[in-house]
Amino acid sequence: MELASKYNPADVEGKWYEYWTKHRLFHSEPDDREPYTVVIPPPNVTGVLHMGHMLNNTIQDILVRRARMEGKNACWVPGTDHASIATEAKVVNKLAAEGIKKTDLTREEFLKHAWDWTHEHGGIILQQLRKLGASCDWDRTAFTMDEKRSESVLKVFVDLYEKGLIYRGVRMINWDPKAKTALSDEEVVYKEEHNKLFYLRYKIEGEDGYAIVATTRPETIMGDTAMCINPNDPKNQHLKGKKVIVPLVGRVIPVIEDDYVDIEFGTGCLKVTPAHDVNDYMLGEKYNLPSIDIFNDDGTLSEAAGLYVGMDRFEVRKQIEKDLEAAGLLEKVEPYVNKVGYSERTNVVIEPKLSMQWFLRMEQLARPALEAVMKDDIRFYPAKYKNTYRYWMENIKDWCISRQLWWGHRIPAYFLPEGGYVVAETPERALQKAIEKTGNKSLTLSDLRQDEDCLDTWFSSWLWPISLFDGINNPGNKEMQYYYPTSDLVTGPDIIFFWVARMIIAGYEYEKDKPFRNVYFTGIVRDKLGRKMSKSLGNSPDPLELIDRYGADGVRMGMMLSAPAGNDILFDDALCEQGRNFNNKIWNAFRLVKGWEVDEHADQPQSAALAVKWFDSQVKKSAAEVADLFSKYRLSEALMEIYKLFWDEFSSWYLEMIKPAYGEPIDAVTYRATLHFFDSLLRLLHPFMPFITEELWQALEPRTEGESIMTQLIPQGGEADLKLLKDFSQVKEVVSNVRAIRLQRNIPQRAQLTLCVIGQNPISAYNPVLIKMSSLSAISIADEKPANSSSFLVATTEYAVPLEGLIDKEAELAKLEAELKHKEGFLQGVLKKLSNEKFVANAPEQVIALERKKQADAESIIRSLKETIAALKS
RNA sequence: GGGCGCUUAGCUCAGCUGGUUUAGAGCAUCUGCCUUACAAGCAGAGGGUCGGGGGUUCGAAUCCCUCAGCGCCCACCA
Repeated sequence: MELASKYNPADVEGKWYEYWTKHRLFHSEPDDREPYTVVIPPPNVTGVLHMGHMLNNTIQDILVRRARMEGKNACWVPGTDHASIATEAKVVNKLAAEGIKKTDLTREEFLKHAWDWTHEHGGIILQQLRKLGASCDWDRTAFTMDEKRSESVLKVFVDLYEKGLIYRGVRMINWDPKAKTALSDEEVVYKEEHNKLFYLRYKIEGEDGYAIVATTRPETIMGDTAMCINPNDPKNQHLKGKKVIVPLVGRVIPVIEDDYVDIEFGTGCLKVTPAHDVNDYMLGEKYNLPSIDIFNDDGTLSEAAGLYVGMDRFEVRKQIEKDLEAAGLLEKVEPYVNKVGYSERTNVVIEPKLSMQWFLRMEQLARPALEAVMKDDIRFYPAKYKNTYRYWMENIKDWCISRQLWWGHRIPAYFLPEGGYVVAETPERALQKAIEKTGNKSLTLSDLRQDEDCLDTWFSSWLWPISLFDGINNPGNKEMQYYYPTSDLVTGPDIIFFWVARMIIAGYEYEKDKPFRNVYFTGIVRDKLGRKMSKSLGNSPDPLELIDRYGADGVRMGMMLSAPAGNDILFDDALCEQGRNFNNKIWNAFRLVKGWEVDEHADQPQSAALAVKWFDSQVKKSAAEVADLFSKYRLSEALMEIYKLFWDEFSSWYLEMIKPAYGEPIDAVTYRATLHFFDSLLRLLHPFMPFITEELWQALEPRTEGESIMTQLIPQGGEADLKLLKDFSQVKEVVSNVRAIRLQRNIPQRAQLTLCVIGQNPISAYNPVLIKMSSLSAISIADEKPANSSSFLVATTEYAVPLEGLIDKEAELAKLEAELKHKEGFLQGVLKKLSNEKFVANAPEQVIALERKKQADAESIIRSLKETIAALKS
């Protein structure tokens, strides 16, 4: 077989992905195996793959492939999210570039553009996931706005409405003046900013003096309807019962008293603008103050403001500062640091606004969901996110679910001509309800006016684990019974509230059961300097380019090398290089093994027989270790375990032990054992590196069409012979020492050396291996060290290599002295412990026995070292 | 303002229900090798006293306190 000395992923990855899909190996149907289910966190339908997706989906694929190889019926359901506000913003921008304004279009026209855009760009990301090797069941690909998912959403809305959990009302909400929609609290991100604190003069009515008010938002004074002081504030007692005049505006407003006001802040006087501040709203409600909404939906000043009408809020802030100054109503301006809320999507400053919206009552719904996580019915990895989750759930607020957008699920509420509304899944059903409600049988569909708003994106994705199996429309169906609850959810902690918590809530409300058993939180992918990846920094590699360069397997390995759950990963191309190098290592080991000529009649050399026995145990031990690590979701460590098993144990030791001399054939027994080991190693590795493992597994032995490594069983591990493993680690140590001596003395590999064991040889059974691995001519046993030899210690046994003239006394002495010094120091520590009466009295017997053994061993070694040194010096 | 987490070799991380021969891994570094599987490699070596200080204990990287630095989450102080 002619194989290049370097592995070329480009030649094989596409081929095998096609093979897997052609044979529908990712497809799952309920059967009598144990199910293993993962639902993908649906990426935005028009998004493109970034490093975060790479990490997240690599982890999912590893878990899914592993489960499949554990004999489970693995089902990974892919799909995309319509991403209401994000997609709508993209479409608006695209139209703007063509000179079309959203406001010039009807809802239907706009949606046509949006769907066109979705069909054009939608699903690109799912194609990209294939490059990564993602073993999703593509037959099940879903979209949060496809028919089934849409039906589910409407059905749930109606249901929650009928349960009295959804209500419509005027509340203070977060308004995004760019997207012109309400947002949920979670969609607001607060950023610290350096701003100004303005001290404004409010003239006291009927007096000469002023009351000074400190505010960061002077542009809202047109909405002031009161001033508030703390009744216990000594410095503002004189303002009690007075009225003050709003600067520039001239409106007379009362001074009210409430201990909400912080005496220490500013002057202790607070301007109250009920329409534009959450706290002021609360005061307004409490004291029955008028509320003046001075802003238009786009953040410009409205007619109601009276002044600056039509100007943008930030322009007004600048202008009003000048005008106040000119009017002598600005006492002073101080620099001030505060937090300002921004829209997560459009990155504009949020305007608190009183608005009619739809809300979902959360408190009652949250209860079982909180409990499930607290008692580990759902497990979080890492567990620290339980705290975060608990705090949010315990303080949960009603969820504003309506959005003033067109791209999304339109709220199924229908207003009646005579006022009021009905809520129903379909217009027809709504008409029925309307007639029932009003008794007016002459009502027709055209009399009903459906609510213009649509639902928050997350109001569809919170149903994802259920709606993917059509559990809302078709409760208790076969697939739900089989696949639900799903097994693992892999996602970022940034959407723990947006998505994870709400899915859990929906799960308990609609299925009376958790949506998933485990949640694996990934970290953020950063660059190697720890900075977030961003377009402006240009530090975000293109995943597809990385795959071109290193192969999907190489990139997957690079990502996984350092990614414990919850930890950010500092991504560096060098990691992918390591992955690529590993591919190459595997490839070349394969070339070696498959390059041998097999002699069916040759006897198995003793060293090979021992090696096979040892490596068999080694694989069992490692496989068990890997299984254990997987059970703890310690995937990086599992990968490292396999990496070392393949590179160090298999390639560097095992293969070298059994390798026949150049041109010689290998005996059949060893050869078959080796193929079997190779097979095990490929299977262990397959979840991490699906492509190369398939390529080599297929070439390892004849396979039939449709067979694949991905449906083989993972090596389960088992009882390893620990004594054997321990002995071998000593063998390896002896070999290393002999090699080191060769290196130090510049003794060629081929020069024959003898190894002399002083006293008993605890590993004599493995002499054939020892001889082969260190190119020794013989091993002898002696009571005394031969003269002119270099010696070393392994465990408590001393070994010597006679060097006849090659000995460098100085170097040898130095080495021995260093060894002696170290041992003496060590012994001192041990003696110190043992001479401590309290230690002997308190420590457990085992610990004391161990210390005694340490002492005895050290003493004997020291004695021997001293003798050697003396002999060398004489 | 609350809460959580982190600080162990040059880098990225294990170890932390206290005691397994005076701290482990991978990468990087250094030395010697192009030895017919692999220079994207082989063989070997060096490198930390576990952020600082204090305490508990026979014994602490591991438990407690404290200081410093870093990160994240939550929160209506204008």
